[in-house]
Amino acid sequence: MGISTEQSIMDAAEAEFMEKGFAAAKTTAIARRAGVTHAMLHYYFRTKENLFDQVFRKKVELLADSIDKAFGGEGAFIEKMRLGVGAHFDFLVENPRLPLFVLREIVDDPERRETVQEVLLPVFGRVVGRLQELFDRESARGNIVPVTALEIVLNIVSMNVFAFASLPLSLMLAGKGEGERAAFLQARKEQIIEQVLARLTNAKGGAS
Amino acid sequence: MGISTEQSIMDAAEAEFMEKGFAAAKTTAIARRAGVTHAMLHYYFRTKENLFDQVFRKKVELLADSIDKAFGGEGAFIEKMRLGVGAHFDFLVENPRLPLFVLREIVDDPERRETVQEVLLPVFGRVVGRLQELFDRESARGNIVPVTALEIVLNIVSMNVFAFASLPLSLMLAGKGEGERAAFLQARKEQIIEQVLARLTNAKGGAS
DNA sequence: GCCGCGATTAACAATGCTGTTAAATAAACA
DNA sequence: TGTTTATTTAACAGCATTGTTAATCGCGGC
Repeated sequence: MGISTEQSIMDAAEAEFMEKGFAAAKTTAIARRAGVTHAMLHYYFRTKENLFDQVFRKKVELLADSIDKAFGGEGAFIEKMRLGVGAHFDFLVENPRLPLFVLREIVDDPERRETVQEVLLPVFGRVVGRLQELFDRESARGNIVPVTALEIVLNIVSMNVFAFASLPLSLMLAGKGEGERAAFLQARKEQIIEQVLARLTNAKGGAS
Repeated sequence: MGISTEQSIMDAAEAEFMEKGFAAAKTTAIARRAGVTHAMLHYYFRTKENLFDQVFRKKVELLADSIDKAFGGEGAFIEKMRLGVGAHFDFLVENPRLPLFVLREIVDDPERRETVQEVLLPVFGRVVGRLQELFDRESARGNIVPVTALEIVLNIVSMNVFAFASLPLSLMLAGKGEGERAAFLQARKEQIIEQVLARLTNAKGGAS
């Protein structure tokens, strides 16, 4: 019974690396957290790098999956966008630090960009491509303003990710306590959806 | 001639802490970078904590200043917003890692929130308050849709900050090389301004 | 029972990191 | 000049961290 040693190390490593990042995480802390001697960590994974790489790839795959699922739904256009933004937001409720974790590590070590290139970019590219088709069709029908899908995706991801990254600060600023965390986030989610839809359905506000 | 030992340690510490964060930064690396023995670091600043606190406060003050200046301008409403978003963006061109640095450190160590509470929040609160008055006035005149200033500021800061945090990834995604970095950023800046103005001048797209 | 083998442990090595200290040097000043 | 004070250096202490290794344990197959 209980999970295997290897798995418990993996779990602990995920938690530790996500909290601290590669450079600040300690293998001793991971071993302690997993409840095993740190020699076991080296027995199963040989090096810190090695262990990290496996965690990193797993997380990049998870991130790619979330993007794929969030914007893969069906339904009428506006409702589809609303659901997509919301689904992405909800994914972040469960994985609040994941995007910044990935961003940080590819800045710290350009070598890790290979993993991103292999796993994340194809999915991202496909999603953006599909959305672009959709936007083109809808704008041809006069339902929305013409936009590039990439900018819209960046807008969505920016606001969603930053909502979690800045949560402690935002709560302070809004004068809310920890207890109002969930409510604040739900309100923020609606704001972000409104902001995204506003850009798509905007009548004036051009650069004229 | 040349700058003082103390100053060169400070400069090196700023660079090192901004790149790595408190936990991953090493005082030995800071000393090496400053071109002094690491004993000097302890002579002038006694502890790593101490040195970090001074750097951190300085950076929080810089951040507060940038917010204050960006949205303190005059002029007609729409133009004022346009300039404000742009000014904030341009500040980030010079200090691309500053916001995430501050966010990270207040997550890692809640004790550092005191500094933020003292320095950043008052400025932030004042700016949001001023903008709220402005929005109320303009929406009463029918020039813009009614909005809360906090949500607009969060939208702006989200997109601006994330533009820099995600730059390596965005460039990969857009298929651009390092050489097109500056051009990509300028284009992104215009997109963000459009996105913000769209929300303010939006006619439809409500939650109905 | 015992053999083989993966899993586990404890101890160790090497290096790195933060911080201290005593002595040497330079600067200020009377 | 001599005296005092600030700065700098080199060496060291103590502990943490990554990684290795040899011995031991436990367990299924024969």
